[in-house]
Amino acid sequence: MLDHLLANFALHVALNTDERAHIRSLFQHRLIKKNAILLSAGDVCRAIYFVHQGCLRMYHTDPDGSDHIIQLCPEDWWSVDISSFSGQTPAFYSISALEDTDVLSLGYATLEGLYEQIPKLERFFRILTQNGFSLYQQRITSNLSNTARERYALFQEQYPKLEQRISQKHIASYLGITPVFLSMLRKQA
Amino acid sequence: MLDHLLANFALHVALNTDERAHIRSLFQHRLIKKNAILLSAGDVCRAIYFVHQGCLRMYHTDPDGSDHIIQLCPEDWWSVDISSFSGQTPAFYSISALEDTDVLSLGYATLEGLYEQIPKLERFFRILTQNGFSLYQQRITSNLSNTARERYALFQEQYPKLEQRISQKHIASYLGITPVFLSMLRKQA
DNA sequence: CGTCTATTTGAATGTACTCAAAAGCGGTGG
DNA sequence: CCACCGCTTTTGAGTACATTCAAATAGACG
Repeated sequence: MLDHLLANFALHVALNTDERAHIRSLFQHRLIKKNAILLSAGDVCRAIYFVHQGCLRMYHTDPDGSDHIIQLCPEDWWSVDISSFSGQTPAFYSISALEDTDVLSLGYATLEGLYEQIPKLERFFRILTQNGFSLYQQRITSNLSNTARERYALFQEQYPKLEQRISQKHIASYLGITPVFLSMLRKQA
Repeated sequence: MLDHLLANFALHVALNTDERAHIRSLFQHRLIKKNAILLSAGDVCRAIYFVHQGCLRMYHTDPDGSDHIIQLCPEDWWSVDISSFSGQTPAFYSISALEDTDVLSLGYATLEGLYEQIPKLERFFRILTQNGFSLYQQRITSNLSNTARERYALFQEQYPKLEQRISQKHIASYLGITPVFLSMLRKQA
C-alpha cells in the first residue's frame, strides 16, 4: 500500500532508507466508502490525501445547489483543498468518494514538521503543485477554446477507463455541461 | 524598482540583508514595449518575470488563430510558462506586453542555484505556486458555474482599474467570450 | 420486488457566436 | 495640424450550441 506512495515521491526526489521509513510511519490509512464525504466545504482541510485505490472527487456546490467538479482523483493522485490546507482556513471545496476508496493521509502539522526534517519534500510538493498548476492552466484553455464535444473527447483520453467507473452525471459535472446534454453527445458520437 | 520585488518575497519568507543583496544582484531589468513579445509559444521559457510596472498577458493561440488569455499580469505579479520553464521544454503559451512594461527577470540556472544558496526560496515559490494553483481552481469553478455577465463582473472586482488600461478584445479573450458579445454586455449593463 | 436515482428522449428556450457593415479611435506621415 | 489608414468597437440579423422542463425508461440497492 505504501509502496505506491513512495514510488510517487521517487518521481521527483531521491529518498534514502531512513527517510522512506520515516515517511511510511507518518501517513495514515483510511477507507472511504462510496459517497462518503472526506471534507465538507466550510470545514478546515486538515490533511492531504493520496489515493491508493478508488476515486475521489473535489467539487463546489453553488448557490443553486448544483455541483461542479474541479478535480477527479483516481489511483496515485493527490487531493486537497490547497487554499484551506495551507492557511488552515474554511474550505471552499468538498471532497467525497465516487467508489470505495483507500487513501493515505498526512495531517497539516505533520507535513510542516516533515518539511523541517526532510527539506527535499518542500521541493517535491513544489513540483507537484507546479504540475497541478500547469494542468489547471490547460483545462482553462481547453474550456475557453473547445466545444463540449471536444472536451469530452479529451476527458476520455486523459482518464482512460475512468468513464466506465463513474456515473455520467459526474463526468458532466467535470466537463461543465448538463447530464442531459452529455447523454445527447454520446448518442451522436 | 527592486524594492517592490523584495517586498513581494517578504510576503512569504524573511530574508536578511545579505540575502536581499544577493537576490538584488541576480535579477535583470528589461523594458518591454507595448505589443512586444517576451515569449513565443514553441520557444523555451528561460526566465521567470516579475512585473514592476505595466501589464503582461500570457495566452494560447489556437489552431483557428484566435487567442485565449490564461493570465493577466499587472504590477507585482509573476509571469512564466511554468511547464516550459520547469522542464526547459517548448512553451505552450506566449507572453506579450499590453502596455510598455518594466519586468525583472531571473533565468532558469540562476533560480536553480538560488534554491541551493537560499533554500527558503524553495518555500517562497512553493507558496507562490500554491496561490496561483488556487486562483486557477477558482477560475475554473467560475467558468463552470457563472454566466459571461457574472464573470465580467468578477473580472472588474478582481482587477480594479485594469479595464481602463487594456482593450476590450483582451478582456473578452480573458473571459472566454467574443469582443462582440462583451460589447453587447456592456451596453446592457 | 419496490423505491430511488440516473439516463434517455423530445420540445421549447436562452446564451453566446458568426457574419457583415458602420462608426469610432489612434497613430503616422505629409 | 490635418488627413488617412488600420484596428477596435458597435450594431443588427441570423444561427448554433447548450440548457431547462417534462415525461418515460432503465439501473442500482436494500
